[in-house]
Amino acid sequence: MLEKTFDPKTVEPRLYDRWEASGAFSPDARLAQDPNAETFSIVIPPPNVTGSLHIGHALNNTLQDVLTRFERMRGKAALWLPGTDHAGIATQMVVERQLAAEGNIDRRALGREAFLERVWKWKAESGGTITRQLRRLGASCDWSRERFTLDDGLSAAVRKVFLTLYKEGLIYRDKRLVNWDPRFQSAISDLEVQQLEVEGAYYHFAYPYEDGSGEIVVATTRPETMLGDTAVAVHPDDERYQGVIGKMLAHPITGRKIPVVADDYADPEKGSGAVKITPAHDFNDFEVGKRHRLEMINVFDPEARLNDSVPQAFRGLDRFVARQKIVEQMEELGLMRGIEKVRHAVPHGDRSGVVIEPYLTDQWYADAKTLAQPAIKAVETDATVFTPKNWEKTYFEWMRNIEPWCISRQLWWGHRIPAWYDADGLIYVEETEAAALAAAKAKHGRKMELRQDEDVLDTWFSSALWPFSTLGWPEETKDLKRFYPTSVLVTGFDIIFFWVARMMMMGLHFQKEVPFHRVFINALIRDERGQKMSKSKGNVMDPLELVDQFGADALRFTLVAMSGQARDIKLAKQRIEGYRNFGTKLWNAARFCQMNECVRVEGFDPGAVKLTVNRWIVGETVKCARAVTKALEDCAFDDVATTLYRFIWNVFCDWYLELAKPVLNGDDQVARAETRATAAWVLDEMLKLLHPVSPFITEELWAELAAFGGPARATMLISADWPKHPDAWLNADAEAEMGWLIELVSEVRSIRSEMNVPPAARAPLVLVGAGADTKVRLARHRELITTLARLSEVKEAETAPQGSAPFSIGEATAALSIAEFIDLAAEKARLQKEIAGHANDADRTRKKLDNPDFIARAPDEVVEENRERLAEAEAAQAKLESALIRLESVA
RNA sequence: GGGCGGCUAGCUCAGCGGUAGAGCAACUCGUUUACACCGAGUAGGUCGGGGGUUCGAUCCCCUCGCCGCCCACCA
Repeated sequence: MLEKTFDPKTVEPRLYDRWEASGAFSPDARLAQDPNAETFSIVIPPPNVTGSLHIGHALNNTLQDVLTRFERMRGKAALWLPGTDHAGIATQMVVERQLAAEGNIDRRALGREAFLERVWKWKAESGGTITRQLRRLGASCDWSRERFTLDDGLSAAVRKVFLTLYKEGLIYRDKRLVNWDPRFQSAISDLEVQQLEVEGAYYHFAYPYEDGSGEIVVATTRPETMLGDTAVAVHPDDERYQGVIGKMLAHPITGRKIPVVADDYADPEKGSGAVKITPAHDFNDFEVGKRHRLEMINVFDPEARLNDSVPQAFRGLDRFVARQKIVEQMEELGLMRGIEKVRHAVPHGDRSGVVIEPYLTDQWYADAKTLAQPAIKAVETDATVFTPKNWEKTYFEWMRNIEPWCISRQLWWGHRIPAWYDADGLIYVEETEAAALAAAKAKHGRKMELRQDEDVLDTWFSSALWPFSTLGWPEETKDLKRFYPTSVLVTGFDIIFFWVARMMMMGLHFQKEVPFHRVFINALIRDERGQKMSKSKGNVMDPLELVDQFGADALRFTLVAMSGQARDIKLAKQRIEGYRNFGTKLWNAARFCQMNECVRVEGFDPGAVKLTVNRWIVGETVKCARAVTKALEDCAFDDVATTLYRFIWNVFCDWYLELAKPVLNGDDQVARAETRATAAWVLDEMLKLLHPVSPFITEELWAELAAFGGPARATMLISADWPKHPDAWLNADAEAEMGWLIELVSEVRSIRSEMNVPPAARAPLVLVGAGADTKVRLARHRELITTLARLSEVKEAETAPQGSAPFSIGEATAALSIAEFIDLAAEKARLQKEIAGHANDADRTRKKLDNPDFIARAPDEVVEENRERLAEAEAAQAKLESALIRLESVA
């Protein structure tokens, strides 16, 4: 016998170990059975090795698991390929922090090799955290295929891609402005830059003409960069400055002669209309500088301190110290023309948090513009579809305006760029050092010493290859052939640009096929007040704590139920508790079945049941299964959850089991056997349908129910096939009949409650004006109605008895005979309210039908529907009105 | 400055052309042998405002108002 509640704590680890050990997470068994089995594949968005599972991971991975388990049950060779990302900067930071804590060791002091050894050691010790946590969620990943972005195979793929794109001219080296992070002393991509609003000021500086003929005023928020000014620009049509274009200015601090140039970039509306040009430290100025062949003076060192290109007094100063000093000096020189406080957006590194400098360096770039074209087309033609669809707009917006992708990073942890330089500075891009040496030898006719590029690739470079590199590319593996393109990618909108777009580009370029047919964008989880969860706010919900508290199934069900179209989810513990209760409800329904010996019957045919209740529940099960299947196919996760919730709780538990009780306790052996078998069958179907969402409780019940009298069963992973039912099992008659019964019972309950009839009191129900069908239904279900509505009897009569409370049901009137409980005033009020409701309905419908336009233009079935509605409302109104008159005559 | 969302019962959200739904909360009953992590019932909404299209609009169009997110090099 089952306990009263499900105990996830003991059950979950036991079941997971059993699943994993069985090998059923891998598609290999299915493929061995049928090499041509249809495939389904998902590659996990690889979490950072440094990471631990947060609630967003829980959501993202739950959805993937739901889909994988569903497709596996449908008989597909389903692969969910797991793995982790080396997460360049993030991981390097973690280890650097460790070193600092250990005694202020700088990685540079340690040296590259020793440092990397430390990182690998750290990875070996702590890198498995998140995959262990995924197991606790129930994730049915194929761990035998687990990959890491820095493992040998993936590293080889990275080198191959780099070399190929280089040869194609799609990767190149260039000297231009990059977003420079002075803390990491590395370039970062546009996407890693965050604009933050900060307090700043416009400083208005006067630059005197060299010939002493006056001055020109310019404004800047960054005085320190003025040391690198090499021009002042004005708009060519700006009348104020017509005479001065081409004149030379004397730089106020360096004394350098700089020209006034005419350029469209200068906006006459802004400030004085003149703008200082610092080509080496501003993206716009860089362009202006190129147009006018201006000198590009880099004034910073890699840590953003002023370098030797500036006057002695400023050398070595931190940029912000220098800013203050420049301002002071300009004031002393009498060239300060004003300071205006302003809040403005300033670029910050998303990881380091420090202000980013546009900085002139040599970096490697990928020609994203070219790579993006097929990726745009693929989404335009629906080769890849986003769900929800509107994310495609975001994708297009970015892809159509894409900039060259800076792919080199001045870090140590990552894929080292496979480029070597000889003493002459010639570049050899090859997959291996040996190949580079050979190439150099061929070039020079003798052996050359080579130096490998110090930089590593942006972490997202290897992530971009993930859908095919993990499947064995560049080898032509069976996995690659079978599982690429993958079926669906489930990810968050925050990495559409970072990751999804780049996988599209790389996948299409190297595989000539999209990396995934569908991209499901899951929501962002916020706290119950809608705040973003963050450690500093102290509002983070730890998914593992929630699993401890409510069980993995409850958390999973909640996350699935809340995954609608909205872009964020407000998560409250109360919700999880509610869905934990749902699990308990199911558990107890199973317990009830067990107690009543509802055991699966081999060869049971749900299409052949005789009892109306059984025919009805079979039909409802079919409808539920179809709705769930459709919802899963459409990634309509909230529908999956609500459909199951309603069916299991509100249909199966609330009605079917209650209706089954009299039969299960009755003397009719045939009816009893049929009902037991039906209940067991429905329960099995429910377990299967719920399994993708709540795998633990369903698996446990699967085993428990089998153990009770039936044959032992293998795990659901192996033995449960997804429900598929013929149309013949649907039953409209039974549905209508049970609908009538439910309405009847509900009405009686409602009246009892409103009239305060004590629960123990049993009253007769009288049916007046029943048609033939109703008589049949009544005869068939008299016992059920009597029990469920707590009646003494149900009978027919010509008129409703004195002191009864009537209500309308179909063509008939039913009256609950409760004279001793009736409060005349209350009953009168009840009737009046009912009558008003029907009258209101009738009025509105009549008005509609009186409108000739409606009759002429509305579809026939809508008109017909309204005619019926009017007739019913009028009839119900009339019946209750006469009842009210009788009531008043009594009073 | 561009772009994208949201505004529906006290709260969280479904519905997205044919007269408003769920869960939670509230209230009233209830120890009927699966379940009090339960059962039965009740109450609660001019679907953000204003226009328009339509026989008919919460649903489509325009507009305004809040709230949120993303992108953007403006001195």
